[in-house]
Amino acid sequence: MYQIGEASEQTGLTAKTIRYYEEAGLIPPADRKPNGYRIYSDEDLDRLRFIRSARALAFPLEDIEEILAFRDRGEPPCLYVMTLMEDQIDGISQRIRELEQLRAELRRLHARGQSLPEDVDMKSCVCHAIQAEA
Amino acid sequence: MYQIGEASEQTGLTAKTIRYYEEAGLIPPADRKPNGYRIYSDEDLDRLRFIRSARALAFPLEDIEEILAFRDRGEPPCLYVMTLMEDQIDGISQRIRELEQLRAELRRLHARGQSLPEDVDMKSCVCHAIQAEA
DNA sequence: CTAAACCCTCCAGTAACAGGAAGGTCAAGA
DNA sequence: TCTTGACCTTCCTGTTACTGGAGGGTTTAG
Repeated sequence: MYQIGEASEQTGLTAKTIRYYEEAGLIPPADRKPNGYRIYSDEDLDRLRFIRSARALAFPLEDIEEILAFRDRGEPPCLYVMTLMEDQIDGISQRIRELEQLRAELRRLHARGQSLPEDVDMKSCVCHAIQAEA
Repeated sequence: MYQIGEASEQTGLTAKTIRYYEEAGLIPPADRKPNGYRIYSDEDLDRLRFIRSARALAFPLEDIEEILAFRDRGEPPCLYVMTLMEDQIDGISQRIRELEQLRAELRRLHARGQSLPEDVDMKSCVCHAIQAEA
């Protein structure tokens, strides 16, 4: 059995985060020592490690909660997880495309700004270029 | 002079957002009609349009506030904006790299999940693959 | 006179925590 | 014995850039 500090070390999550997961309902309320300190079993740590891994893959806590609910019901969440992963991949691809467009736009503007003189009258600076993008 | 609804139409920002920008200090407190309704001049709309354009380039409001402060002081913000753009481009590139790594990892896991049978005993499902990534 | 379309302020919620205040607990050392 | 430091606790606030909604005033058309 581990105190929250040890659990933190073992899982790579901060104590704050572990408490937050409890409050958010991702893990059941931890058992307490007589003095009120939370204690965690190896099984608890496994659950926390799973959450950490899924978070590292950018799954929202809501999805992770769903997955864990499958497990808590004794059902294999695999099929569900596979579709979540597909959605996740699609969402990330979409986000990458958006960011690439944004970057291209920014590079274009930056190049334009390079070619303009520093204009004290503010008639032809890159700021106007931004404004003109509307 | 325009009411906030017209300003919204003209700028593509919602009325809510315009009020929020006022509260956040990005635009000065709007003049009011005797009945308390906000009124906006063409100059105000220009400022709002600038904010919208900069937001479309994903500049945080804080940066935009800085840029506008330059303008309000009568200084050309161009050099400052150029460095902000460079930072922005670097940040976006960084984010893209992170997302690409994430996607690659997800694809790897997804492929592994494809090759596993649906396992009622939950001994060999993709969820364990996730857990093993820790 | 009323209904629709405006506008106002204020409050809550979003995602996933982090920071910090104020205080209880426990083991080791002077 | 006392104290110091490292733990732990709860509770509250702040983060980003808004959005939604409650509850209410104003104006215009029919």
